[in-house]
Amino acid sequence: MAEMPKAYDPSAHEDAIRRRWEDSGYFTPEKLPGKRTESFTIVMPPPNVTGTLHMGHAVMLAVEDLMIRFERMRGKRALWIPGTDHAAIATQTKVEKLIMEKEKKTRHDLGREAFLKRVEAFAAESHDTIVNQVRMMGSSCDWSREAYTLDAARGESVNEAFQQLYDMGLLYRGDRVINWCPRCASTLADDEVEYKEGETTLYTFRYAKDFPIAIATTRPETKVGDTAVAVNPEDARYKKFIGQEIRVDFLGVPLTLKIVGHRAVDAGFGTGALGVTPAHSQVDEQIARENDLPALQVIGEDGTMTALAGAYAGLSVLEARKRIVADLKQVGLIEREETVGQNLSVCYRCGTPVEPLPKLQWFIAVNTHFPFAQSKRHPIQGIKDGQEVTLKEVMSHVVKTGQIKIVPERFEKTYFHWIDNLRDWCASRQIWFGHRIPVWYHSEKKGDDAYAVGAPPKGSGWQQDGDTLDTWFSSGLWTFSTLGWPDEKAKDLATYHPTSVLETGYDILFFWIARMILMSVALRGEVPFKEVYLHGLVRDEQGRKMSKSLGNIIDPLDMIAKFGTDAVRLSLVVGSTPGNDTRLSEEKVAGFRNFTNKLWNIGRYVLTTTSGETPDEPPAPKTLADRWILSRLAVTQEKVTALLGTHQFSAAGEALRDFTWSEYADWYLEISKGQKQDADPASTDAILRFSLATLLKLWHPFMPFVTEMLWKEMGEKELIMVADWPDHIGLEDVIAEREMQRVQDVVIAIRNVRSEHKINPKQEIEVNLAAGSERELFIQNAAAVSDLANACCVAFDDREKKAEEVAAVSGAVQIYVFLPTVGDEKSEAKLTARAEELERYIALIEGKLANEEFTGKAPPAVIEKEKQKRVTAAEELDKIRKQLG
RNA sequence: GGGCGGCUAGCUCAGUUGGUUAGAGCGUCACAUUGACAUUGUGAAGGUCAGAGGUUCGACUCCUCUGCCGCCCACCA
Repeated sequence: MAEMPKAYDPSAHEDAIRRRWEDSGYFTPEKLPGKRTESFTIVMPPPNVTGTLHMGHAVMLAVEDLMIRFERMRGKRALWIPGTDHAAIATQTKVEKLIMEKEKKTRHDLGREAFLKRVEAFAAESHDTIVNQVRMMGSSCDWSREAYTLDAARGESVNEAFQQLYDMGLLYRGDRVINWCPRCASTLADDEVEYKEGETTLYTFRYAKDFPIAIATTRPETKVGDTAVAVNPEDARYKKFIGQEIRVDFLGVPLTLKIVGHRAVDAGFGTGALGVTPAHSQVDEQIARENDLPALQVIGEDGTMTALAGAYAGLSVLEARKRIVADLKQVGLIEREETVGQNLSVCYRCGTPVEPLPKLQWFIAVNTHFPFAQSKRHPIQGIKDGQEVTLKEVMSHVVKTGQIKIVPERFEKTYFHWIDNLRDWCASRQIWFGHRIPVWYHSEKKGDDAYAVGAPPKGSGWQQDGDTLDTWFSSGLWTFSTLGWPDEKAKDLATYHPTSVLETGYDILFFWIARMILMSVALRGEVPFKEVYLHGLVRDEQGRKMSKSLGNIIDPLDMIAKFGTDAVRLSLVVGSTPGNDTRLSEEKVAGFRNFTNKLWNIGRYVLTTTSGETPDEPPAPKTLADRWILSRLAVTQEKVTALLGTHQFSAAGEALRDFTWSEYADWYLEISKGQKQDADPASTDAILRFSLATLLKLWHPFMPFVTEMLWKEMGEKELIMVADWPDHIGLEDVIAEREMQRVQDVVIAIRNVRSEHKINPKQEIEVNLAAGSERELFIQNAAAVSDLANACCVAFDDREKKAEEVAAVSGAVQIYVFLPTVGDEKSEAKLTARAEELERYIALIEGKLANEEFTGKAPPAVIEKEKQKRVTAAEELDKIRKQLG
């Protein structure tokens, strides 16, 4: 055995351990030892190739690796697929910015091809950084299956998905008002729009002097595109106008305005009448569609007024607003001006105000019925093959019926709410970086013949769509595009899909998780995953979001360099619960560094002071302390396994830490020092080694490096990452509960002595023995106490005599006897009162005590209902009686 | 406007079917220190579980209302 330094130095070992793992090939499930029949699959949420990893990624990696290592040790075919996301708009914008800063050029200056080359070079560099960071975290993912949302294989999946959705009638091309970013020159999905609080002026005006209704608007410039005025159908003021059509000359622009009634109009806002601009507002478009009104596009893609805007054509939106307001004032049509609060829609990328525009785009239809194509292998329960459904219905159904479980559960509500309000998903983007839309247009043909979907058609005159697909289109396919789809015969697809758990931050529940569910149910007829585990966001010490501008970013790599990977992983897992944000500070990581070192020193002590083999099975306990620690180990093992199985990672870590530190290290290791002198050293060694080995295995998923290191120090040849997860240690049967209780009583008693008398373990003390039952208890426990005698100190009143007795029983060298003072009067009185209350309660529900005699409160019906609770009340009473003696 | 979450020790947070005396880490204070570990050990102090009602034999836990903080969705022309 190599010499073990006093303090664990992670940086000295982690590289070598990482290499051993990767060289072993065990990250690839097919290469794992033993026969494995059950799969456990996680697809890694692919980080964007826009830069480097942050703490959010570190949480994701720590949690996913924890699950994967746990399941791998439990004998499953554990597969974790790594990958990266091209993040279309995000990456393109970033590169555009870089080029603008350095070379003062736009993407149009470079041209599509040259620009894309630049983006790809940037993405490749970013990819390498990310992969390196993922490896640093100790992630045991299968690199041989690494994927990228924009690589060739994923391109095939995307094209196939597009084609299939189109054939199913779920993908259509439509002219609709979309969110347009004039700066990015692209559409934005509804959830890519952000809102900025601000103030604006609300103008009340009339289209013309004789127009019967005044209109309130914050966007006068769009009014040249109005085709109707909408009022609430219940509004007494305007009811009589509904149905009329009025022609006006609005500042030189001729308008035909129909007065319509619509429930969406709030009679209390402004004048209670809304100028309907079908081309530049989604709500207005809705009103227009219901009333069959025409749409006039008065704002162009470049953010300037179109020819339809009459005299205002060519002006920017803001210019036009100024001019129109000025002109209206001049002719006296403005009736009021007031400042109102407003939520301005802006592009989530560049902050430019979003301009709603009508545009030809590709949409995924979520409300259209289609015959559901069921998966043969993993059919969705509750839907028949060929049944007419909408995507929305299925997306909702799979979560409602528990076929996909979301942890924490409360996010299911949020999910349903989102689904309910979901509109058709605009999937095309006017940017260059991304999957090009697989549609070809013919310049001369017309109607349905003018375009072809899928493979490039034969013949000349065809040109591919210049747009690309929303990045979520390709990442929506992620669970199966990484497993060989569209090749239905792909072995991976059959073995690993549906995946087991999808672990990610709650912030992309809609963006990504919902899209994966959509794609998987539509294209495969099965769920993409059985469970969704959502972790919280990592914030700084003060609870702020980490951001560059605040300068409060904690870089995972810095923390790893400073405290070691194990400490970083622990600090992200322990002390945080699913779906809740956590605060991270250096002190916290330092605390876990201390624990890593503690474990190292536990290992160091055991390895340097014991000899012999490490038993595979729990050794037979020789002393009560042995039985105590082994049974505590058994209980801990069971608890940790159960908690990990239900994704309660923090609780599992805490339980393990408490046992490791407060019981195994602080007590058993101390006891063992004395025990090895007096009792059987070989037996004690065996128990020390067995417990250590078990602990290392239990800790491995949390802190893979230090456990792997110590495992090797223990002389094990095979890696701990493929060791069998500790199973039922089975000592609960051996150890009578009463006996266990006795040992624990003694341990607690000794703690009390030490605290009361402020003694060193080796100091001799004298204490008077308390009366009665306590004395009996002590004598019963004499043998147990003697086991601990060398580590602790015990005293009796007539200590010489009792010491002899005890020494005779235990063979211990020195016995100082003591009995702890337990049970203060106050708590005993409380317990007695509680017992009485319970007795009366049980009598009541058994009918032995009349209502009035009890409290006079509970009506008979309630008592009937409460009878079933009798058992728990009786149990509690039983416990209290025991305690009171 | 609609929805969700949080409010528990000085700080950060646990508390999974309502049940004895509400827990941990850090911090604070006291004591210890030839020890596998000072990246240590033993203890202590510290809580009307945001507030008010209600249900119950019993509420941190379930219901209603209120207050403050945060988040999400929609969006008002």
